[in-house]
Amino acid sequence: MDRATLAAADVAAVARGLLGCHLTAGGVTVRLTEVEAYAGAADPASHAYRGPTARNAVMFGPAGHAYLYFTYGMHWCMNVVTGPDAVASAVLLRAGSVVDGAEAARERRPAARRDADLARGPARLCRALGLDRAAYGLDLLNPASPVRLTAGEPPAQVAAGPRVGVTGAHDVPWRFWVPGDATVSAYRRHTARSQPRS
DNA sequence: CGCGAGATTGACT
DNA sequence: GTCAATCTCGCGC
Repeated sequence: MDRATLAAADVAAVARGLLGCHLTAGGVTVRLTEVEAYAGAADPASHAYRGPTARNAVMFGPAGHAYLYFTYGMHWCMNVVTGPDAVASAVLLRAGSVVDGAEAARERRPAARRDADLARGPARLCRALGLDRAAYGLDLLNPASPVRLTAGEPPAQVAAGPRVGVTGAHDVPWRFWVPGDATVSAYRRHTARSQPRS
């Protein structure tokens, strides 16, 4: 995985390319099987939509760094910053299959019944790899980094569909996954705790 | 087995 | 004060 690939302007294409890549952290390696693209300031669903803030600052920096955010009072989710410098696009890592370090992942995720559930979902993936605020802003392409993104086996097929859990912009099919993979989360319409829109 | 609601902290309006 | 790119458990069928 090289920085020029991640820095391409077409976020959707970059997201597709991330499928099959390997993410290593905390003694665990996963093969990415599900991702979502977020087109920065131009995307109403993106955290960068309303401009730079203390939380999303990394997204406005160079590609290849990690953007982690804390949500729902208990979950961390991880993005890979993409696009040209100053363009705040990013790709949310939604799921992966554990290819190494399954025992360490299982210790962090005792609730997972099957191995396929260890990193099935964005918050679960971070939990399985032990990712939290400490990983914010790390350069995923630096060999010395504790969190590494490396090339992997590209999937034979890639499926696309609407993004999950976002409050708006359901029209753009920017969720990509490896069809048939057991670690891909089932599509669930946004089930807001409070009154959903219409 | 599928759906529905609670949990719980931080960032933004 | 309100809301959030979610997960898990419990209840109902």
